[in-house]
Amino acid sequence: MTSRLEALCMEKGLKMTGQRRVISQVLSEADDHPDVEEVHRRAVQIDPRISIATVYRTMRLLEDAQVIERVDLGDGRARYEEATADHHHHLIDTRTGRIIEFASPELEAMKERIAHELGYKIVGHRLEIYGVPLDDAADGIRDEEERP
Amino acid sequence: MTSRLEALCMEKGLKMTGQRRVISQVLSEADDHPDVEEVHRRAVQIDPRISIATVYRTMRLLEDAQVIERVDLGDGRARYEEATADHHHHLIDTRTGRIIEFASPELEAMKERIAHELGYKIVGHRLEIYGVPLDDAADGIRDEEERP
DNA sequence: TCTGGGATTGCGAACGGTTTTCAGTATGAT
DNA sequence: ATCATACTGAAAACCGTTCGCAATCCCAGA
Ligand SMILES: [Mn+2]
Ligand SMILES: [Mn+2]
Ligand SMILES: [Zn+2]
Ligand SMILES: [Zn+2]
Repeated sequence: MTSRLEALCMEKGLKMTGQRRVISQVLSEADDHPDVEEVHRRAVQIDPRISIATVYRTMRLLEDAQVIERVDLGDGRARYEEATADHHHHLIDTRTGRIIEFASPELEAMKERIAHELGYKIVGHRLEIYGVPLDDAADGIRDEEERP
Repeated sequence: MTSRLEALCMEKGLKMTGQRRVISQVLSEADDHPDVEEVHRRAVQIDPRISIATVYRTMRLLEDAQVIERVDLGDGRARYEEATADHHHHLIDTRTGRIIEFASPELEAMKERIAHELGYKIVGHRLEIYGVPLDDAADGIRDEEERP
């Protein structure tokens, strides 16, 4: 069965190899923000003859083709998600690692306004929020030190 | 002459070695966002017997002591600036690499509100804007592809 | 369907930024 | 000044990522 991303790749005229099909499937089924090793782990379960190097190469290919997007969550590695029409940002729960997605047109507008006032046109931006659940914070649960 | 940061370090009770004094001086005099190699380059000009390893160690020490702050501008390396009372963000000119600092209480408030609505208390956040000068953009100067 | 040749793969080595190990040295409390 | 302790330089290890190369695969064209 051909996955959503596989169809997209074919539209873009990318040569479809077995490895790319599997990686496309993995990414199509993912509803989180896996890093390269995680994608590889999932891919190998479908077809064991996929090397990590190929996953790296394919992620870059798909990113360049705008099929997926790279997400930088502040841990040292690149994470990815399917490219979507609607732009959003991430709130990372520093206690659990849970990632909450959010969008804010007001915030985007404000950012746009700020750049314009400085004499700039925005070509890209990055925003992540790190937080802890309000109730946990109220309970006074000790905050283990984490570099966000 | 004892630099601003050196004084701060002594207040915090850090052992003051010759190397730390020099690095503190370099950072006190910097008005940009140097990476570790740049700090080392400047430090060596004051005292050639400072190793890059010590600069790495000292930057981390000063960061942990909240004397300096790490800035992630999206190029692969850590950049630093003196910790200041007033929080700010960075707009990076993707054509020249120039960095413009800005602050926006409204934006901070909005971010705070968003997190609160999601049930979270903010413990950290990151925001960078990448842009090109408005007039350059109007002139239609070709945008060389850069990964921001 | 068969084929040729350029694209892709797996492997391991290389890379760039950063951390660590370890033996020698400097610091600062006494 | 002494001495335990913390710090340093140099080199090796580390970690995520990219690269070089020979072997293999895909698929447009016959
Ligand atoms: Mn997302
Ligand atoms: Mn700054
Ligand atoms: Zn945005
Ligand atoms: Zn802020």
